[in-house]
Amino acid sequence: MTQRPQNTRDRLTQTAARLFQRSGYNGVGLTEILTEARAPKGSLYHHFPKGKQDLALAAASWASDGMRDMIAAAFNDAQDFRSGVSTLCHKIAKLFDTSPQWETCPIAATLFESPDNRAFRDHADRLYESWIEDVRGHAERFGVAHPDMAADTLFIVMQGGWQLARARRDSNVLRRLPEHVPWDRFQPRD
Amino acid sequence: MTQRPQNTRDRLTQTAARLFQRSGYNGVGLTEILTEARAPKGSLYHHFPKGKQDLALAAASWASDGMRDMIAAAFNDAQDFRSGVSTLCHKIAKLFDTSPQWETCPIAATLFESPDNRAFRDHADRLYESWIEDVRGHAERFGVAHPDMAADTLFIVMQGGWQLARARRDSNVLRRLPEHVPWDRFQPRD
DNA sequence: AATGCTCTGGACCGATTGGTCTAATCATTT
DNA sequence: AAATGATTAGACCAATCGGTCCAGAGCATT
Repeated sequence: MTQRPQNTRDRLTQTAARLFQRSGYNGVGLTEILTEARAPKGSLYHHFPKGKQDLALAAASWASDGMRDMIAAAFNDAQDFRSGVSTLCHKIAKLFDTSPQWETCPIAATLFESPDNRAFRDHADRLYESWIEDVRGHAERFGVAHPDMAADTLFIVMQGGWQLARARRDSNVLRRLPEHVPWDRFQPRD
Repeated sequence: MTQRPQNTRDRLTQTAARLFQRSGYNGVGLTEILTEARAPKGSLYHHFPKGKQDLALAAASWASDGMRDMIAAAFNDAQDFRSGVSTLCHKIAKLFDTSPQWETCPIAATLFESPDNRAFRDHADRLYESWIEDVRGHAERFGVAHPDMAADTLFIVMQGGWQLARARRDSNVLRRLPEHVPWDRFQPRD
């Protein structure tokens, strides 16, 4: 995690990402973002001509990159797919403990609120699929039986697990997530 | 689903539930709710003295009751736990196809946005746990191996599955949800 | 030094936000 | 019919919303 980026654009993006994740797209005003990022309104509309919407897209992309880094870190060091999943779950649990335990999935919080906004929806879809694609790649590399399904399963239990952890205020829900996965279906073959 | 309830209070509650689910708590203004519910502002603050917050709690409870009805309907007619889960997944998929496919889990959309609001969080927790409790009851009734865990698993895959279905705009994700469940862990015993 | 660009600073805007308040109306009981 | 409490109706409010606009600061290249 970077701290205090000099660049105004990055400072805006990252501040927005954090605040959107906390309170949702509609729950954060530009004033709050600008205050926390120590930037005037002119800078925002210079770097993001379409204002809040552009900012949200950039913020979501940045948050998504962070998640993809975590995925890569978890699976690159892993011996097999299953231990990669376990590592990822523990990383996410740690993240959950560190951050205020109110936060939604950053993508969902930022892009899943405006019903009419097709651009948001498409962008969210693309970001999520990039996560799944990454995981599928690792699944294939480790030779699991149904890599597509394995990647979907991981996404599903991650999203649902985060939600349950949030409701229960208990990061152990995330650590125990591998227990909810049907591993026999993914037994390495070939 | 009820249509056009006479009672002003119910009309407000149900309209609010629908709109909150569509755009989130912060994404809907009182004006919009009042217009759609054909009620003046005075009525709102008569029935819900604390205004929008009271309304949100009531709306979430109402939506939660709807979900509990679906759970009951799915498991009461079922032969075993697994077929109950399957029925529930198909019901949810149908719901997904019927409604505009932007919607979040009604509880999350309504109550998971304000970071400082403890009442919202506690209420969401209670509603979610009531779903899980219901499912656990059915799991026990059918004699599955680890009813607690089975109920948690179902909640997790439902939440995560809904999210993935929404990103992909594909209700089949929900129909195929049982494939992501480790059934061998829940084999009936005793 | 002068020019031309990017970027910052912030005043200002109309629209909308959630909320308050009071008068009128309704329904019910006496 | 009179009285009473519940409910409706909507004008009104300060605060905040996202967005526009332009003057000037900073910093290169001439």
